[in-house]
Amino acid sequence: MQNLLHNLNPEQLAAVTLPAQSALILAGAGSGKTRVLTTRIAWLIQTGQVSPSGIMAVTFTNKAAKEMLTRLSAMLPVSTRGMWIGTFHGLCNRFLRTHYRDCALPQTFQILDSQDQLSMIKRLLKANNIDDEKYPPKNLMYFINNAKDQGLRANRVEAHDPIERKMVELYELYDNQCQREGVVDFAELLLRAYELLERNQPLREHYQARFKHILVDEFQDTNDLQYNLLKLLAGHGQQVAGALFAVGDDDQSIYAFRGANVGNMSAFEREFRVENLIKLEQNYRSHGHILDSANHLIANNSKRLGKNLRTDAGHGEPVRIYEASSDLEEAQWIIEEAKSLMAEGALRREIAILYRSNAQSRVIEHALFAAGLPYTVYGGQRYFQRAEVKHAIAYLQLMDNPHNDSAFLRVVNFPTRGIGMRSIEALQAAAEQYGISLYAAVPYVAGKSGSSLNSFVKLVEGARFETQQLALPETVRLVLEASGLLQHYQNEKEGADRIENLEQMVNAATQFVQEEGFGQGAPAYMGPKAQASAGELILDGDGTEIIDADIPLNTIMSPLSAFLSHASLEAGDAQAQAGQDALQLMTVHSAKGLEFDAVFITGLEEGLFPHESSSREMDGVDEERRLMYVAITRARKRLYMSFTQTRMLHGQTRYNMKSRFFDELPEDALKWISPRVQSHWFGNKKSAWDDAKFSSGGSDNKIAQQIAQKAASGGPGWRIGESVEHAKFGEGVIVNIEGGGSNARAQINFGKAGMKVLDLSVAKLERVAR
DNA sequence: ACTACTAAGGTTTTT
DNA sequence: CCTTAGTAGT
Repeated sequence: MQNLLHNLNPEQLAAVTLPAQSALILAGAGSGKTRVLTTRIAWLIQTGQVSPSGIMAVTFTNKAAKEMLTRLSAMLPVSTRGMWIGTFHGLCNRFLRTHYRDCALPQTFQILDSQDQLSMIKRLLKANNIDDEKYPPKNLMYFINNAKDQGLRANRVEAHDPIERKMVELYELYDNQCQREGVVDFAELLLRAYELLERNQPLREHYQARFKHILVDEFQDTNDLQYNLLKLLAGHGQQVAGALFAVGDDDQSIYAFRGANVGNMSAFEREFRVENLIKLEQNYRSHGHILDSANHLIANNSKRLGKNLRTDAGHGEPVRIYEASSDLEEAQWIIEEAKSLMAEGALRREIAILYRSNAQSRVIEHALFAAGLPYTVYGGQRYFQRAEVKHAIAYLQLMDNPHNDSAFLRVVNFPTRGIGMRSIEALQAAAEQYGISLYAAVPYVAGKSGSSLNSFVKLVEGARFETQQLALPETVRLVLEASGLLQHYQNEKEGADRIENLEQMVNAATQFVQEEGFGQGAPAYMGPKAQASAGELILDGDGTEIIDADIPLNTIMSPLSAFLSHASLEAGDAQAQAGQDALQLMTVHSAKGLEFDAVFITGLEEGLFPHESSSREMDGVDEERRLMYVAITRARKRLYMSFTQTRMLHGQTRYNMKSRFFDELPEDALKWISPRVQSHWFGNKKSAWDDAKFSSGGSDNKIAQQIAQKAASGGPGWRIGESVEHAKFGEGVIVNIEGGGSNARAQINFGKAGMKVLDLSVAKLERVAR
């Protein structure tokens, strides 16, 4: 145990060894929160305070869960089996699989990803003759998910207008349809679990008694439903209450837009009467200037729980700031700078290029490609989301649960087998009439299309029959062949990649079978009847049996069902990641939780970062600031920030002001490495990698020339793109100039004060040198 | 059934 | 500007 706790700093040690009570750990960026979390679990078990089965640890991503398991098994001699460690969704899935009867789900219920959910909603609208102009499918999806994330069923959602009333109606129809098909969306996994626990007292009490310690990672990202679920599991307000150990950082709350509620932190503190609040403020990641910048910036947010990071590392390098004339030039500068970093010995994978929105990556990618630098863009298509993989999955889904209409529609005519729109419409009509799934409706469709449909059904049935005795990887292989998918892509000219992805699925299945204990030597799945004897049985007063969900998944689920939920719940990063040494490109959001030696934060312009849509939302800019805080704290040794005067967005050149966040950084931690006083349109070709060597003079770029020409018609001296100061509106950028001479009017973007059109002969404008 | 065109929409994202 | 989805034409 000694070596378990050594090397912890006093705050970490205090957190790890807290008594079994509710605790809130405010863990700053780079303060070792995963370490605290895992060491606490190990400590609890090693000191005999709890057995592994009394532990539940919840994360948001599979990656975090995996990381925790890995570290834990390195620390502990005992098996991590029996512990509930996973994502909210993963754990709820496990729970619902075990108690599928009690929550009225088929044993083979399947999980819709967002794609499936959206297409299902589109289908629903069509089937009910709803105008999708009036009710955009995306809005409806957002509406439904939002309600579910708040724990609200259709009958409890308040409608304020006719539109909403209709949406509530559609929400209900949607849920019914899901129920008929035996599918659940992501939010539903949590809501079902919550409802089951709430409704079923013996079950609730069983789990409350079981989980002595519930540990939650990234608590600031929990939504209302997740918090309520935790409350229920921890037995909040009960005699037998588990200890809820929440770790989070309110300054890194960047997911409000998808329902996360930072308020849960203070709610938790209040409702659980938290006496143990520990702040981890010692940062082990970044050098001083970087950390100062982060602290200084985030101090501009109100409503903080309060925290200031410190480091023992020295000041280190200053934060370098660069002003580019265009997004292209910004990209060019990044490349030069990255090259010189690498010349100094920096590893490519230790250099990250961050941006606020994905659209920004293109210009950078182009430049990187032209320069011949290897790079990886994160957050692209996930493995299990690729069309060809989804097709194969759909066949497997139909074999496991033929009532999944989404799966049916996806592959009924893919590869094409002569089942066109007319056949489908006839089928949908029949399904509608009898209130059954498309698959079940096939026998009711007569005629020619009926026979093609019949052969499709035979194909699925045949595959199901033939794979009964096969192991999962062989099942997958057979389906790839029997479905005709492999054949189909072989005939396609660009099909090689797709075939490779399909082949990869067999590997994914093999790996899954091994990792999840479906391999040889594992207890065989013996069907629903056998499962009662597999786990411990508890009988309540009514004689209802409660099976503890501790029994391994492989005894309650067929390998196929398990693999299918795996495919829905895990994007398949393991399949996608090649992991060679390359520059790392990603959004700031996806950089959360990562760290790099050198970080570029790009596009720091008003309207982009902070994003313009943030100003419309309540506390929107605060969230953008937290996002900036996350970005800054990713860097260990080197931090660069850049902004540009012109940027192509949606096909139009935009003239943005530099981000307000620059005003919120400590001057003495910064180094402006581009000329600050300069007419940027004429002159100054910058040699970016050498801070001192800035010469004026040089060639204009094309954009500058165009703009200069366009601006020639403007008033004396004023140019598009120029920064100006107005007594009332403050600093702004001239976006456009109309008319000429004394009639000249300028459209000026004043950022915070908005867009104004001013008469140049009247308005008092000052030139701003920057 | 497949190709070719047109229209719309374009923060952030995991499960 | 550029991608994607949906539709019209062959």
